[in-house]
Amino acid sequence: MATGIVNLRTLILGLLALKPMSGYDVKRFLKGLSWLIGSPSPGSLYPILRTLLEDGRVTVETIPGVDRPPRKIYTITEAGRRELETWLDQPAAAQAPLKSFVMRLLLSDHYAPDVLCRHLGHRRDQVAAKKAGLLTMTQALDGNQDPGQHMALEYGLALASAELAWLERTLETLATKTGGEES
Amino acid sequence: MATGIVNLRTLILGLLALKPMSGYDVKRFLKGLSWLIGSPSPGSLYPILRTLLEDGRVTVETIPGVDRPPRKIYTITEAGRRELETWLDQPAAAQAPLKSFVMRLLLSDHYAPDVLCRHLGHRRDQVAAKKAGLLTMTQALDGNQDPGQHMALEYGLALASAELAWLERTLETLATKTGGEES
DNA sequence: ACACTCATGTAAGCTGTTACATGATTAA
DNA sequence: TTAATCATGTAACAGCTTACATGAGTGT
Repeated sequence: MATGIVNLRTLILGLLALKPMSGYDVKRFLKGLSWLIGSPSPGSLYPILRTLLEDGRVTVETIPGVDRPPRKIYTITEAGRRELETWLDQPAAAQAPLKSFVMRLLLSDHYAPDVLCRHLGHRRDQVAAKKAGLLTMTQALDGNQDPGQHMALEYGLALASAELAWLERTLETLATKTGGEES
Repeated sequence: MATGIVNLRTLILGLLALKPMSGYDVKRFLKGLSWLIGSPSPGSLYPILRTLLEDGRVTVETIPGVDRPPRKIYTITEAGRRELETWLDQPAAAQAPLKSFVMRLLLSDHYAPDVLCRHLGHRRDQVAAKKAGLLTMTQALDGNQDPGQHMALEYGLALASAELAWLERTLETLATKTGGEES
């Protein structure tokens, strides 16, 4: 079955949905966001662009550069947008890497705002579950064992709490902005 | 050159340094910590145990179980401890996954406390750099662009700030506990 | 002369996963 | 009898990286 078509492919497709770009442009864009999601190596980037083209998700236009190498500008197609929306419609898997959620943050505001809200809500539930799990673990090993484990759990808890707080804050501001008052 | 021998192998070796275990024990232990680092599939776990054995990092003792399958208990060797310490001595790479740092938290308190401090300090520097980078990015795109990017950056900033705060808090408590007062 | 940015790509390999295979014991 | 836990393992493949290859222009 395979998670199949997942990560880099979708990310690249998503960036091409923002605006048409060359492979090099994609590389630079992601390099700028490398603190958030890390940029792919050319060894994965270019092959992915080729498969996207073969699958009809993008079209190419080669622009012969004056005084510089020719650039191949990729533009997303209707089929490409459908693939992207299919991916955006399904919530991120529970153990999916952080990157997977950040990608949804980056891309989902181009579609209906409720898509973004759903992702935020889903993530909130996941992080809440994670926090609860970590709390259980902490109590389970209580005073009994090695400090390394304890410290690791505390660390995880601190991060989960902060993330949860941000998610709830953001959801609230979104609710007041779009929904207005409903009481 | 390759990062080579890195992740799962070292993690498993590290757990065997805590106490001798069977492959199944390792699996269960990591399943318990799955909220923090995620547990490996058997398809990677068992082959790694075999290579650790072939490399002389562990020894095996097969215990024929009464009424249950025989268990193969792996015990770390001196060579194994050396490999582990070599890994613990080098700081985590800047773009290394969170897991890599959590592993150091889990394992480093078995060695001198200054090893733990070095790792915490190093991580603090990395996260501080990340936070600074994200701030720069935020200012760079200022009022100009799409809200998705802005939101993703805010999210990254919130997480980085929380992590930095935890690291500094923890370093302080460690300093007062071990070093005492130095003024 | 040397190195760096622009711009594309390929080949080989590492790491890890999914899915399968085996087999015995215990609980519903 | 059906499933789950205990316990070990293999085969095939997905996904990504490192390192290389090419080639022009630009800066020091």
